[in-house]
Formats: sequence, C-alpha cells, structure tokens
Amino acid sequence: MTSRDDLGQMPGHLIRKLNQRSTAVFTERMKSAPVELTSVQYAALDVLAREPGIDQARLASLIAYDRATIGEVVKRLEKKGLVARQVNEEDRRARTLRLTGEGEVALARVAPIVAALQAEILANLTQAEQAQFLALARKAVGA
Amino acid sequence: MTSRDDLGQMPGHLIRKLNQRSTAVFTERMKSAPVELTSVQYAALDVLAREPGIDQARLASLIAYDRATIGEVVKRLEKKGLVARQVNEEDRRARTLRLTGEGEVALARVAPIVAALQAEILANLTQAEQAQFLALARKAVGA
DNA sequence: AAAATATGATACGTATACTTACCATATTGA
DNA sequence: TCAATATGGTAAGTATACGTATCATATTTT
Repeated sequence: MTSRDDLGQMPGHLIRKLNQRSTAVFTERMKSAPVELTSVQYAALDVLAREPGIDQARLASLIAYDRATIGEVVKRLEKKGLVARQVNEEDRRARTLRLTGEGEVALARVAPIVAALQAEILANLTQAEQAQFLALARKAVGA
Repeated sequence: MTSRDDLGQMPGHLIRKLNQRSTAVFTERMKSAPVELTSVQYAALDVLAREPGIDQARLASLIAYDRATIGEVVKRLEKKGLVARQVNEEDRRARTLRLTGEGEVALARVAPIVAALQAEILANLTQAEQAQFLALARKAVGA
C-alpha cells in the first residue's frame, strides 16, 4: 500500500477540529447566558446593531454566508422576537432588518460572554502564540 | 453605544471563515475527481483503509465526530457502495466496517487530489507561515 | 443469576451551510 | 420603451453536526 499523508496533519482536518472546538466552547458558555444564541445568530445581531436597516443579502455578505442560510437564521431570530423584518419601499424585493428592543437587550447581555469565551478557544496557546495564530489566520482568509 | 470587540477579529469568527474556505476548496477540487466525496466521507474512507474492521463508534472517535453524524455518513458511503457494514458476531450491538473493492479504488484515486488541495487552503501564506500556522493549530487542538 | 450500568446504533429534533431553481422586482441597453 | 439582465428572497434538496432519547446487547456489581 502506498502510504498516504497523515489525515491528522492535513490543514483541512486541523481547521475542522479547530472549528469544532470553537463551536463547542461557544455552545457551552452560552448555556449559562440569559439568551441562548448560536454563533451565527450572534454574528447577525452584532452586525445589525452596527448597521441597522441593511437587507439580508448585505447581512449575508458582511458575515460571509450565502443568502439561503441567512434567510433561515433571520427567520429564527424573528421568531425569537430579536429582529424585525420589513419590506423596503425603495426596493420591494428587499427586506430591511432591524434589532427589536428585545434584540438590543439580548445583544448587550450576551456580548461580554462572547468576548470572554474567545480566549478559551485558543486556551492551549500562550498569549504570544495566540496573537501569532490570529495574525496568520487573518492573512490566510485574506483580511 | 458601548463599543463591542470587532467581530471580524474574534478567533471564533476567523476560524469559521478558515473552515469555510477549507471546505470550499475541497468541494471545488473534488468536482473534477473520479468520485465525488465530501471531506468527512474522505476522512472516513482514509481511516477505514488503515484500520479495517473497526465499528462506527471507534470510527467516530478517531476522526472526532459524534456517533449520530458518523452513522449518517456511513449510511451514504454504504449506499455509494464504498463501504460494507456487517454485524459483529462478537458484539452484536456493533457493526463492523470495511472498504469494498470499489471503496479502495475510490480512495486511491482521490487521495492525491486531497493531498494536493491542502496547500491551496493556506495559499495566502508563505511556506514558512504555513508551517508555523499548522504547528500552532496542532497545539491549539491539543495534538 | 438478577439487577444495575455501560455501550453501539438509531431515531428525532434543531441549526447550520451550500447549490440550484424560481419568482418578483430593478436596472440596463438596444 | 421594451427586452435582456441582474439582484433579493424563498423553496427544495443534500450533507453535515450535535443533543437527547431509546433500544439492543454487554459487562459489572451485588
């Protein structure tokens, strides 16, 4: 048998495990939060707080998701009462998005938890290594 | 408004985008492959080639997934005729897994493509940076 | 050996993620 | 202005991913 590269050393595999760890930490810490949100839902609320009135396509592009996925995410946020959707009268294809009062409160309460949990994702690295890792990750994704 | 940390700089967000890039590259390169596989499906075949006869729980633990997900993945691989499942007579709860002849061929054909695409995931980094990134990623996931 | 516990697999439910196709509405160009 | 094209949103289909519950079978404990 020709010896194949070790799966566990491949970038794709390592990155997947890293992402797995990241979402596991997020979910775990969110359990004790006043409002339970997934990481995508948090990202959506965060962007809407900064840029109220954008539509779904713009939201999707800002957090790097496709339209279909964001449509589902927004639907769930609307159901939870955190986001309001409204037909844009200037372009009747688009739906304007906005945080509700409840959405603002939820975001304010959850934001510190999310900020705090970030370090935990890379807890196996020293401070210097974390900084190094993040710089490389930013470059790798083209930021 | 209290200024929140920038979402785009958070480890969780960067890691997700990295993973997104990784799966996008995988899917793209796989389109021209003789057999179309997802990255999980490839990982499963790779492990089964190395350790034929293991059961689903062991497979799941080796590639760091939960049993439920691997059950679905294996079901699809079986449907494609790449993996054979058999009740383990020593422990009738378990299903022994094995590559079929077709599975062996598929893996052999796809392996070089997968190996080649790995570098592309980190194409924005220099060779030295790639090595550095991988070392940090390995440490971060605890490998 | 019977009871308690553990483990492999599956079923079900929820939430991503992305592709393709389609409809409605805008914009562009001939 | 009318046809061609582009764009926002949704629907449907596929494939992860994981938690929880349940069933079948093993193992351990009493």
